[in-house]
Amino acid sequence: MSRLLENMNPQQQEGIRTVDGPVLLLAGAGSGKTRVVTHRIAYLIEERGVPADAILAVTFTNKAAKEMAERVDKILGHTTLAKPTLATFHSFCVRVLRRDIEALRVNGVGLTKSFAIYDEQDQQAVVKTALKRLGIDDKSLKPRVALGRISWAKNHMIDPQEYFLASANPMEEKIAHIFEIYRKELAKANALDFDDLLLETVRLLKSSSEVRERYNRRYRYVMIDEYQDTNRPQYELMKLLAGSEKNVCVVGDEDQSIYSWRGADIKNILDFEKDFPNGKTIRLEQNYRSTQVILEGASTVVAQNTQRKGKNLWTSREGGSLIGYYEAPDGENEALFIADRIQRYLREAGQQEDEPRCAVLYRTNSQSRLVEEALRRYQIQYHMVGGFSFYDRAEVKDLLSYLKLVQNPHDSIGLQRVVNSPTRGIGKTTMETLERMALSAGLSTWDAMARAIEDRLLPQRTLNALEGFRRLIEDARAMLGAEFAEKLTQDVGADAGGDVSFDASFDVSEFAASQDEDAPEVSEPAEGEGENFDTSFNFAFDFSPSEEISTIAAENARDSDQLHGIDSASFNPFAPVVLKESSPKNKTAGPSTALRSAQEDSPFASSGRERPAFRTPGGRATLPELIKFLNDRSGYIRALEDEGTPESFSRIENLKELANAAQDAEERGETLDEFLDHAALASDADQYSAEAKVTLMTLHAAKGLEFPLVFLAGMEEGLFPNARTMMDPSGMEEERRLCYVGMTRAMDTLVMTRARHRRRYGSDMPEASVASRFLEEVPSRLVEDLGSPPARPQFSGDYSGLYATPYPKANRFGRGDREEGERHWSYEDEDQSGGHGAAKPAAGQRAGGRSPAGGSGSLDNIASFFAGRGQKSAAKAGRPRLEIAEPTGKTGLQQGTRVRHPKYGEGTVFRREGDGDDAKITVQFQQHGVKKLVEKFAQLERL
DNA sequence: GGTATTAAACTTTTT
DNA sequence: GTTTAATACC
Repeated sequence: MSRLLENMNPQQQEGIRTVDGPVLLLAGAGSGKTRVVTHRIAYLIEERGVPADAILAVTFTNKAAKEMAERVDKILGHTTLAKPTLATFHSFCVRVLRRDIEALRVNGVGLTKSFAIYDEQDQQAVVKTALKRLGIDDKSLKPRVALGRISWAKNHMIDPQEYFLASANPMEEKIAHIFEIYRKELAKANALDFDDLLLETVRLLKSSSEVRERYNRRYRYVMIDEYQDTNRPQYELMKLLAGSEKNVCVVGDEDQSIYSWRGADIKNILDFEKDFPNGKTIRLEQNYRSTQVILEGASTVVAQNTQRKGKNLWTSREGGSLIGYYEAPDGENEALFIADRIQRYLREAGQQEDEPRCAVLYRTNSQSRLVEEALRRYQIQYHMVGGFSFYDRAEVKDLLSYLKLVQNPHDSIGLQRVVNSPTRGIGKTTMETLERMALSAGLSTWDAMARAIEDRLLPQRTLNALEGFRRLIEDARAMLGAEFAEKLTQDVGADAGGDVSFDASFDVSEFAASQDEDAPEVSEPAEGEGENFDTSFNFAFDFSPSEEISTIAAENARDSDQLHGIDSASFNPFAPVVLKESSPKNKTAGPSTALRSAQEDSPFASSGRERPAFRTPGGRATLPELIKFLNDRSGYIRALEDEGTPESFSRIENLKELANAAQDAEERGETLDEFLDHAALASDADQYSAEAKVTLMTLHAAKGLEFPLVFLAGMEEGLFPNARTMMDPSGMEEERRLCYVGMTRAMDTLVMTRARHRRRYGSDMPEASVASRFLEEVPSRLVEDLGSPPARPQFSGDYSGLYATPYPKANRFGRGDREEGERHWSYEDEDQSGGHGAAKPAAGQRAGGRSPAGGSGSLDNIASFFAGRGQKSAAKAGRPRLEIAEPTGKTGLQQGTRVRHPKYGEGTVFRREGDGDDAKITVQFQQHGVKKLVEKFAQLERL
């Protein structure tokens, strides 16, 4: 038996061995799916003698692709030079398009290789201009909504015409118009959005048999991961790539389909057998990840769904600790409970010298804040994936926009973004004029700008500003021309010549100094601030803007070749990898370039493009040089320095970081295109690092991962399941699948939590919540109560009014008693058997017991925790509650009392209004000035 | 044309 | 609680 089949169960073996013809691998959660896929790839290469680069595996995240590549590499023992192509749908498509998109050009019209990729912000900006042009109010039709519809249409492969014909009301007709304008604007800007990347690739492969056959010849074995999440374009792409041999293997689990909002069609997987009648279906039903308790709990939940093939997952990991459930009085408490649990877990794991890993999963990113604060309070290191990515920061996007303009100046959105940042006297009025020109003449903004300058259509002052900006971009473009360095050397001095050790990480202070003393690096104009006009750097080509829109593209094509030094006509993307090194201009390429060819995983990047790792004399500028040039010449850094605030300093730091990233990219031999593509497609989920002990992320981001300990926070109706999905049954089912995904991430321990009251938008008024229906769907015998402490500090035991009454009115849930409230931060004292009113001192040390469910109460169902649901009596809970006295209302925080706030530090009570729960106090803080706080929530500590 | 202060809207999930 | 948009003012 092949070593690749060792330690595999029969189904897994079959999955690995069945390589010819269509295969559907139905892989339940934790069934070793990745293991099968990676071994299958290795099997193809090792046992079947398939050339590695004839294999294509497509995943949804870069992270998954990377991990898969590493694992395949490991299995094969690094023996092969050629690698299979492992990519995401989007990155694969980008590479195809960067190579072949011009095959779609007709009569010189169409996109060019230097197309820009528009992210959601860019998309929104386009939609906004469309709305404005149609005279539609932003409020009557939200850009978001319109964009959502457009994206929906694209994902269902409906074009504006079809959308218009199918529209049933004026609103949809409007959207069809917006859609049409949107599309034209993107075409004019030589740009594609994320959806287009897929659509255009499909269109390309459909329309050009030459291109399609080339890829079919190349990729004889195709694998698609997470098949349940494919949408229509991805599905078509799969079929096109499958070619006539149809050696396609799709892997998925209908119970983990959680992307229908992005157009994913669960039917793709449900109908696989119809699509490929001679296909083979293999089921992996043994779960190797979770304990029986967890698996059973998750399975029971997802079994409520109707849209599924149904499966019978089982595990040999019998028993296991029960699923924990904790009901917190509020979001803060919930977060602190989790932090406390994590601390305990890390401590215990440390004693056993285990490798602790745990995750806190939530439905929405906004939930992360509370958990973060709690973890910081506990001084627990954590890693958060999602939220704002590095590439989303304003300053980073600005600089990237500059780079994108260098790549493709017709990118009107990018131009709009940076044309006046830093301010250089090109304001709203000017831009509106240019936009009008562009619209009437069918030009891109860039071309309109050129014409305005040429024909002197604006006041001289404005023209000077525009000219300065245009020259900035043109000069940067010129830097990528082959003759640049000589000119630079002449103009600037020897410094910029063959300097191998270019320092990408400019130091701020150093830079500031160099501005004043050393004269010109490739930097700031020597002249004054007012006119950003710099004659000493005028080494641009004479770049005459085109008159006709149809020529924009042609010009782009020329530029593209200029920039990359490729002869597109004779270019062969599948040329052998080694050839690349023989490019005569590439003599001085550093070792990293050679290394790279061996590591290259795709046929695209490794093809005959020259890519010097370091600057060659007479060659073009490097990526870091370009960035430095833009940083300096644009005055961006200077403007930030002048600001002199801590924020601006951190922005400069971020720009340094970007320069470092560019340096790394340069050393990897990436081109500008590749660098920008990477930035555009870098996703949040990719940030996940397996080394992190504590990871925070959304449920969506957690797909495909596993952790010994998992927390599912915010199990509340409206939050999870999310209110927006609860309308239609299929949305509800998707939420349930999401819950299933979350639960099955857990290997050993799963804890679900909920807050009885939660603040939305940080308003003063927390809203009462209703327990998530998913909680009730978990069999109660699998659940262990981890306590549900009363609202701070104590709770009367009567749940009945809890769900019917808004929090602030329900005074009996708490008195704003500070001294009592201190216990709030510690949970170790919570009594396991209910935790209600356990008024013990904070120093308790009761470890989280493993008491069976029976011990913690005669719960028929987890639902009995929420006996107050509906208008039912609390007595149903059958749990004794302590009677708590009414709040006294006074805390002793009178005027003049010294207090400490967790965030604002020390201060003095200035004023006090109201009593009890309503009490508001005004505090003068030493550092943060005067704040008005609701005493009850302010977490004030008396000094 | 640029900047500061204030008001409003806002939260699903992501390549 | 956070970010974006609008307005007033220079």
